[in-house]
Amino acid sequence: MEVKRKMTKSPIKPAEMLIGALLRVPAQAIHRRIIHELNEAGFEELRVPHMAVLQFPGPDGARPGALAERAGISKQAMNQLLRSLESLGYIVRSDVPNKGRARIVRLTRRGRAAYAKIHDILREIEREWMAELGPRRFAELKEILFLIWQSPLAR
Amino acid sequence: MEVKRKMTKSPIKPAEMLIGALLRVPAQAIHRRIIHELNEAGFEELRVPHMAVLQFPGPDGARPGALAERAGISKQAMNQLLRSLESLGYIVRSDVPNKGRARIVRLTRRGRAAYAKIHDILREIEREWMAELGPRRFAELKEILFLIWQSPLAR
DNA sequence: CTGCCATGGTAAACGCACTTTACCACAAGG
DNA sequence: CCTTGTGGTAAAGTGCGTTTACCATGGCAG
Repeated sequence: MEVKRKMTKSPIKPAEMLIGALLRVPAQAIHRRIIHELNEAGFEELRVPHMAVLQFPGPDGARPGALAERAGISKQAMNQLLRSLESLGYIVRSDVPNKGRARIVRLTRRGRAAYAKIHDILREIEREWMAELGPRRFAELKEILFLIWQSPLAR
Repeated sequence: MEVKRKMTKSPIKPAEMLIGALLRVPAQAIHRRIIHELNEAGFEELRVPHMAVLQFPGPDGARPGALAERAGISKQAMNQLLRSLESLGYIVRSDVPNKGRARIVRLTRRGRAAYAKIHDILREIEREWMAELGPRRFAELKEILFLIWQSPLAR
């Protein structure tokens, strides 16, 4: 069944809103939109789990284990994702000489195209938000979020 | 395997950061923390998927179908969650007389306790963020996020 | 009244993706 | 050597969401 999404249009007061919902809802909206537009732009094979790899700052040059760590999943799960993305032609995994079994992930041309597309989508979203909020408030938002990002609170 | 999480401490410049990552990372951090502290506070059975039900504004008084819709999952998936939560003693589903097959979800005492605990955790998180950012910037953050929430951009 | 359909809910089967458990390869250090 | 740490892989098991299908009630057209 295709899931329809409709939000409750209930009269919610600002005072009731906690930071959890305030962050979660727009973050999810962005996530869904990225996947949707990515699929429409010709990257149809990319599914939700793949996003764990393509997330900022991207997998290029990284080790599988490191990618697993920052995505918060096991190395094995990451490995499955990487195998999938490799068979789809988005990445390659190459050996690193004189480094034991170490491997390194590289984006292919197609992989770079997909990653660039995500960037484009986000830029467009930023444009829309800026139009909604005004440049000043939007800049403030990013600034404050960046402070949180840097702090240990985001861990 | 227990998944360890460690963030890259790479020197990232604010200019590179797009709103996607800026929102996602703290939102995920909050989500993980809620589940973790909920489990520690004696609600050990609650798992990630259950959060789709306990999410703001909570399930009390709502129909299963409506809950499914706002969680973005199918009615069947929501039903499984509700059955699980019912068998764990967090909710009950009662019939609504003269309303067809309609059912209504009610939090039990334990369910209300869990929901209140989530509220407490979020309040504590807000306290910490306010200490980090200062009351003024924190209020600004919530205000701006609330504007986005109200706009169609969050859909 | 009665047959049809819209609405809301449920059940079973399937499939994907993650974890668990286990193992392999190489390097460094005693 | 043998051990330990690091990095990666493989296979089995499982949890959870979708797909497919069906059931129950109420409204409504004829």
